[in-house]
Amino acid sequence: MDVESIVFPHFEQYIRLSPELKHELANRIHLRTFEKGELVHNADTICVRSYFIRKGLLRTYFLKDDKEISEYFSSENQWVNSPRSFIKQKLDIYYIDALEKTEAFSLHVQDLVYLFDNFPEMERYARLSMGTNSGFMIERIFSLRFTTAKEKYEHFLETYQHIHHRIPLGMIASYLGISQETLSRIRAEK
Amino acid sequence: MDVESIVFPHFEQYIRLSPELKHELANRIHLRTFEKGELVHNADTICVRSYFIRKGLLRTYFLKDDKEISEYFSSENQWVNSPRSFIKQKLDIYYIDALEKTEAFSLHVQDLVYLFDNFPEMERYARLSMGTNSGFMIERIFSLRFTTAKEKYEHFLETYQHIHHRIPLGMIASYLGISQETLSRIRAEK
DNA sequence: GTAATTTTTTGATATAGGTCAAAATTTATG
DNA sequence: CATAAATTTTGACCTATATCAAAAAATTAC
Repeated sequence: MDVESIVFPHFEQYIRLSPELKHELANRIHLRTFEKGELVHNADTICVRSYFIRKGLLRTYFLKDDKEISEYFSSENQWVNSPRSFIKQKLDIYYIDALEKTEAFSLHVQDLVYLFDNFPEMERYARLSMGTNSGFMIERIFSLRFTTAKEKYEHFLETYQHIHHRIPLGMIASYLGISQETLSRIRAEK
Repeated sequence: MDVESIVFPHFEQYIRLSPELKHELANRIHLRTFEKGELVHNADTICVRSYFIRKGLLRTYFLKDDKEISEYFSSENQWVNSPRSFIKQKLDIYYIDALEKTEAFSLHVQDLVYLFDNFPEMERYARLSMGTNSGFMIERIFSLRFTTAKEKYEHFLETYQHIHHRIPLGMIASYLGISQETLSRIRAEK
């Protein structure tokens, strides 16, 4: 299985992986497949696994007035989980489902805790990669506060350069916090 | 100086502080005072210090069409810096100024790097405290996407429970991404 | 491959909140 | 304290985008 060729390079963007750590990672990460439409995580449960996507597309969403609101989308070479649920091991509002058939490497929270406890460089990895993530959130906050619906959509196209065409319009609209009618009109005018 | 009674308890919310680490922290953290209106960080420079506020109120803002837009406010027992500038050691858009006379403990980025390199528990501290922070950003993103101006203001009042009355209206409006006229009307109607 | 379902588009209308301008109030300064 | 400067409030008006409804198009299922 290609933990070595897919997951290791991701870590190595942030830290050096010792042979021991590689060994532990390889033993603890397991490939899993989700069919299109399958639920990867249910908000009824505490999130105990984090998935690193090898191929496919996942959506993190929540329910608001019985409607599905997309929180964000994740694709190849990204970790996905229900953040506050996974970190705090408590319930949270997010569901995750597969917009495409998806293959992902799965890491259990207990294994991650073991790795944090025994490999300080994993703490560093987490700190640094969270920094990358915070950067995205800062940008998103900016985009939500000060831009028109059209600019929000353009920002989305940039942020999701590689995958925007794989995501249905309605889901993009809820991600941006605009109505799908407005988004449809924005698209039409180009 | 009361690094011991102010800063240590903050760290101890997340990690145990060894005597050695306490010693290093105490040696590297220095108290500094800013007068009301004083610039704590200038966007023209790379941010090399992080400040832990002992007393006072700081504002992080940026310029947009020559207007000051408040990004967030920070008060007692919080770290403040220009996040992306401090972490990546490159220029970013944020200025920080003092809305009140402020006393803050200052930690240089080089000292922090030393601490990260020699005390793995500091990496853990950073990881965990960033998690807390991400939680706030997730909430803010929700609030910006799906709520009316009034609800945004109410969310602000919750988030800044202790300090909202110390922040001028115009700065709150730009923080929320609404016009100050609208905010003034919202306040009037209560 | 046709029917059923879901998603997207188009049209008409309503409204929250923006902008501009000026008055009122508060805060800062000599 | 008095005057200047900054901030907040109020009013009039306008526009971007929401909502509701229905048609069109695309996708899914039998």
